[in-house]
Amino acid sequence: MVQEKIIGKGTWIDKLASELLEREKTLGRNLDLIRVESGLGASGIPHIGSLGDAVRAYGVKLALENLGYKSELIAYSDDLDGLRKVPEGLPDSLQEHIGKPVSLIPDPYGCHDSYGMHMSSILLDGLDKVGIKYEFRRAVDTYKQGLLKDHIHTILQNSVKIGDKISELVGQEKYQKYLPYFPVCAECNRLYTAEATEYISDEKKVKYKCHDTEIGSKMIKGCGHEGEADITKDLGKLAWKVEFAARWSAFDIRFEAYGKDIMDSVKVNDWVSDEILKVPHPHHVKYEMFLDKGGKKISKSLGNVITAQKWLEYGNSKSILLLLYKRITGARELGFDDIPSLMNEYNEIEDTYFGRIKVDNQAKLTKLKGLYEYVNLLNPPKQSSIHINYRLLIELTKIFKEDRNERVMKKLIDYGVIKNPETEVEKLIEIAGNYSDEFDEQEKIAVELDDTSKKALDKLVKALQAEEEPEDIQNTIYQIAKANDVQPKDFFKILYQIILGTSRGPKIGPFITDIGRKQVAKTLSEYL
RNA sequence: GGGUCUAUGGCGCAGCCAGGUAGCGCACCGGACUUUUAAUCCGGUUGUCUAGGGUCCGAAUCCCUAUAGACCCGCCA
Repeated sequence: MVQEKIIGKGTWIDKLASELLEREKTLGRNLDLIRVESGLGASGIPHIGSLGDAVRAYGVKLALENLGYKSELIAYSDDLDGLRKVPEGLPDSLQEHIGKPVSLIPDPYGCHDSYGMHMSSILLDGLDKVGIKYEFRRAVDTYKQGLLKDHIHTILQNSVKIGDKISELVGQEKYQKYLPYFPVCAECNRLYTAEATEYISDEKKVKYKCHDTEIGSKMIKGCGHEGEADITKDLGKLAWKVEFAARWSAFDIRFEAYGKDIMDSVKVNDWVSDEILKVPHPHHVKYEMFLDKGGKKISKSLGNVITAQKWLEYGNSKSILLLLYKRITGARELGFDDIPSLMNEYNEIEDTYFGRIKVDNQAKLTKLKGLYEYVNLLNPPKQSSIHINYRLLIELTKIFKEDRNERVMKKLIDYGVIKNPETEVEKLIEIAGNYSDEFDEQEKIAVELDDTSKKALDKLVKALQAEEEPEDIQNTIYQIAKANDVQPKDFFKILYQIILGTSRGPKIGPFITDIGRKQVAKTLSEYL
């Protein structure tokens, strides 16, 4: 095998950082501070995909630092975007604000300065919770401070060339007719309805007319106002097709990942950056969108949104970081039911990191260890955490709903999984409990019972219902099976199927005592 | 119309992005232990790694073509 030099920690993140550095060196740009960017949507409830964009960008920042460069992550909220439709579950009163920049819409929950800030805060909170550090920027401030005015000017001067190029690159003809700039209408405060047709270069003003426009399948009424907007003073924004380029240039961004849904926009922006603004575009990596289990795009209206906050109720932050750092390629169908295996997988890579699991392929070992370090944001713990199979925890929390913490802890000690009650484990019990309460609803499954089994089951129900506690339930079950010509093995299986919905389970005697024998008798009797 | 991704034992998937013996979970089957029970241990099948070509000493992995499915774009941000 050709020995490849391992870059950084050996993961795709390191490879990406190294490609970025190679490119920057070729371009000969200053590398004193390498900025990476992540755009945060501010129009809807931010889901795990939005979080992933920032988390991965942060990973690149870490990789760059690890390779000896200074770097920072800019988290940029697109809060000058207009509200296109009211997301599912939000007050209908927002309807009147459709078309307005989200930073100019009041926060329906009243806790932030605007609707847009409310949404961004949810994402920022998610980032804080998983330990991602960032510099926060807002579109509304960026425009108000005039940070993009020179770029806007250059872009508008070249609007014909850009319009043609957009049409050529992505087949969108709109900008051959209109300027790629949306003023906020001075009369009605709306974006998009005000279509700009002419740029007066000397005065740095665009002429616009506010008229009806279609967003999605909805018509938005324009107010008919005709006016001129000063791009240096009045509020307005560049169209997405050219806006990134202006922003990259203004903030000196060297890297930004993007989802495949905005691939076309990135393509155009790269060209605008290189050819119009004459600033080399940032290095990119494209990622697939997270899809739900049916392969559908995650969208608010379908109600399949996975937010960081929701995820953290059922899994820890390591499980999110593992999900996002383990790989970037490939379409992913994602659901909360991926949490248990990610929780377990973290334990596995931790064991690998601490040498308790042997991996013979050196490159793979390096990569796994590297992944572990990234999941710990390149600050891995000195010692391993306590490992408990997450599915076991879910099973146990499913069984114990009252005094859950104590009783599950006791079981874990009985099973020899842990020696003493630990606070670290309490947290796990709590989130596993949330998971089982929410998702692992016990379904009544069809269990095939022949007559002999039924007879045996009936005997067992009677035994369990008896006033005095049978001395040894385990033995009782065994005896009943034998006395009724049922294979004990099969009988146990039936019991597990009824009680747990699986064909196996914990030792059943003590288990029945744990749940409550009368309760079990009741459940079993439903199958007679 | 343009683009991206996916295709691996019965099922679900990992491995692919830095090529080096095809793996995991579940299911199933057989065996060890006559009360074994989140059981444990041992063994197991026929995986043409979707098809065809290419590069290479070597390809599930890289390149090209094809087929099927999914998604994105062609409103807008």
